[in-house]
Amino acid sequence: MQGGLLHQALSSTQSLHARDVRPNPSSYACFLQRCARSKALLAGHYIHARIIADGIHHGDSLFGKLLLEMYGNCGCPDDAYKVFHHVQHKDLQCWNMMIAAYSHVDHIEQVFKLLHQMLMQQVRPDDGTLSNVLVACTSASSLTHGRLVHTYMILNSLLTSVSVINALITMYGNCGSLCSTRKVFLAAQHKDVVTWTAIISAFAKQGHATEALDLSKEMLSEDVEPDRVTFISILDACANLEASEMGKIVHTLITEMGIHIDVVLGTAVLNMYGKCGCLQCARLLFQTLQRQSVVAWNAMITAYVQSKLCKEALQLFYQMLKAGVKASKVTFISTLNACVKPQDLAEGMLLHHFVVENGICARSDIIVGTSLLSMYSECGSLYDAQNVFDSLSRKNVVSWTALLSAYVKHEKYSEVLVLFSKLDRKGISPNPITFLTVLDACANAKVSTSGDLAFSLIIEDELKLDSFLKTSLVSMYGKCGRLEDAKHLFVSVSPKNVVLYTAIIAAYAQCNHGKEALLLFQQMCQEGLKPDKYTYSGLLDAITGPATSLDGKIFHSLILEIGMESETCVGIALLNMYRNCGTLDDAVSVFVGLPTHNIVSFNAMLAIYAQHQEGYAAFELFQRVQNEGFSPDHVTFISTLDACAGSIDLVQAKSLHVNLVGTGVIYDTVVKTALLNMYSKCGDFKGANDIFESLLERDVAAWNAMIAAFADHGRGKEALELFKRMRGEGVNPDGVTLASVLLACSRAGLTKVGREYFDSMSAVYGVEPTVEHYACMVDAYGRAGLLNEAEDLLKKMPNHPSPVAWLAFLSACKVHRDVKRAKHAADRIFELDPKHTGARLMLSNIYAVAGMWNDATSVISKIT
DNA sequence: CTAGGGTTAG
Repeated sequence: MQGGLLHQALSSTQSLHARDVRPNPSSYACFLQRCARSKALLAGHYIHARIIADGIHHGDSLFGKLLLEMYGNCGCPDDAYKVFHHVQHKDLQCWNMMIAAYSHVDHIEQVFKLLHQMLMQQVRPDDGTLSNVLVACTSASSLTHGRLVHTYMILNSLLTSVSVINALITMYGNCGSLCSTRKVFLAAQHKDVVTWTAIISAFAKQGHATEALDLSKEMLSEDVEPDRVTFISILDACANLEASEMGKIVHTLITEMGIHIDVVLGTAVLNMYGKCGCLQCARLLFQTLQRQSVVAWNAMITAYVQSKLCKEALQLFYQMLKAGVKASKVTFISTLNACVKPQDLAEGMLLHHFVVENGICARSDIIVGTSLLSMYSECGSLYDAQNVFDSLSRKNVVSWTALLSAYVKHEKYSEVLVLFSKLDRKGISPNPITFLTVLDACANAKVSTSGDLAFSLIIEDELKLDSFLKTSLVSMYGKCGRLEDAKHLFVSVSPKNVVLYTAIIAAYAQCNHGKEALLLFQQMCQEGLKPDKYTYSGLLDAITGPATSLDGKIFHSLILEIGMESETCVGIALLNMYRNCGTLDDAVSVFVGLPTHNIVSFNAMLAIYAQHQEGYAAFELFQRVQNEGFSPDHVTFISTLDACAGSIDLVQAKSLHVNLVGTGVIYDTVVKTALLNMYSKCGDFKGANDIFESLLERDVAAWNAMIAAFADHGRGKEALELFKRMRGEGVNPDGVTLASVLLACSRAGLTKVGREYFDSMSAVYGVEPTVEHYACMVDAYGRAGLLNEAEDLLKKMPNHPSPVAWLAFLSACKVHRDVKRAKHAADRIFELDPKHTGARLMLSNIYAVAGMWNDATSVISKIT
């Protein structure tokens, strides 16, 4: 366009000159108007130069205005000002044009300077002036400047024309003062379609879509006919409310009224369908557009992302490029949202590359930069997210909140709290979303003191403590075990919604107040609120321990009845419930019934396999996790390694190790300890020892695992040496350590040494002996054939001796063929657990070996 | 010269 116009200007003036004819000023004027309309700056500059060359003074009022208009339209207010400066007789129109030139771009200070100048020169502003000034306030989002103009208008009784009032309504709407918008609207004597559209748009844009729709209805009842632009705003409100029914009605109405659906209106309809989740309708509309603008493509990409069809969204992006449409900033922002998993990282990086290639500077464009930050975080690279943040030349509360959110996602809660404490120094005021993010971190880190701090800041900043924030606080206090505080906040919210109830129910459940949780669940239902998948999942946490396993079954059937079992989060909660109280079969049936899995559901099942020592099943499930493209995390590895310890062969064990290498998870001490334990239990002592020696930091669990490994491999003396090394490094042993030490003594035949450790446990190490320690000692005596000592020890056991300790003794009796003691030991076990099958089998075996067949048969026959 | 409009970051 621009090149064409320039060429035309050049050739026509040149041909005139060739014939030595001076171009007629009216042809210059005509060209200038065309340049202004087409925003052809280059051609405009050329005409300007010719005008000067032809000796026409650009202070001439005709050319002055034409040049002003041209430069203003082309977005060059400074060039316009040079012309304005030379205009000799500045009339009102000149002033208005100059102000308009500055009001289109962000030059609010210049606009007010001009306004001041014209007032000084006794030029009275008219409606046009005021409209222009208000447009400047709107585009600068400056409520202060806007209010100033409003005051001036009131003082000078200038609130007369509809157009100025409309500009005022728009200004207040755009600057976020809905209250003032409403006041001006209500005071307006005459309202036209623009007035109504301005206020509907203001409410829709500021997140008050319900009021926007109410206003739309009021407008219709007052017999004001909506036009294309009005419908765009109404559709915006429908989109925000996800009111698809209303949206469809509006769409039909538009068609019935015979309003032409152009690209802009069409995109608004498309967007409404996209936001309402009607992807098919959106797609259909997209195809019927005469021209697919970049905005329409962007809306379409967003629609796919919101429907979680990320792959399709990316495909659309490439289709768009193929169709020859140039991607805009918004295109990249929308498409980056489609990268949400670690597998999308490469795609996200490619998009980052395109952003740079398209000349968009992510460092200075805070919105694009923040989108990139979130993309990297979602795709699992906290490192890149932090790098993008560091590179931003300007940071605002949104970019800071995005960073905090990235650290929350990566479970680095203490870092979140440190970053949050820096906000104040950086001059950033947290907003409600910042607080929601920080409270999430406090809850997960169980640091309620930081939550208290956030709470006090919310109050201090006079932020509205709305039900969202209160719900988040309830949840945080619940997770931190401060039930009273959670309850206090819960009570203060009215009316209560499902999310709030879910939070308090989960709080009670997590604090082991299952009964209260159930009562609140009941109360919620009585209030007519419908529990959702999260409510059920939180409630299931309340069902723990064998004592309540009945409730668990009842709840499971209730969940099946309402068809909630196919929700992944409910399934996970059911799995966790059966992990506490249930059989392997119960768990497997829940797991198999889940249509979609995530890494957490896999982890839950793996933990159950570990609990039931189903190593091979766990190994297979782990392979499925990998084959289906999920990224195992540290929990996945810990459960798998625990489950597989002792049940898989060494080749399989090594394959798990190989999978670990190259994931960041390998640096986790807990994971390495599980790996060590697996190697040991799978018979590879050297493998276990290598892992242990490779550890940079060793916690008590790591020491325990290695001591147990020595003991298990019959290297009792070395186990004891390692124990001494552990003590030498200042690590305090716990009950598990001492059990392993006793086991090592037992295996090495060091009964006396074992007894010394046993006797000094409480005094030297501060660990009270438990059943397990007694059982170890009984086992040690039993192996050494010291049945008297073993029996003495059992009699000294505090509280009631448990079947475990007696079973160790029974086993020793078997080895030493002591039928009398065996019968006594078995009787003790049957007193504690009459159905103890293991003890019956062992006793029967002892009788059989002694040739006491009748007794053997009689003991076995009692097995039920 | 002058009032209302489609996509977009936590």
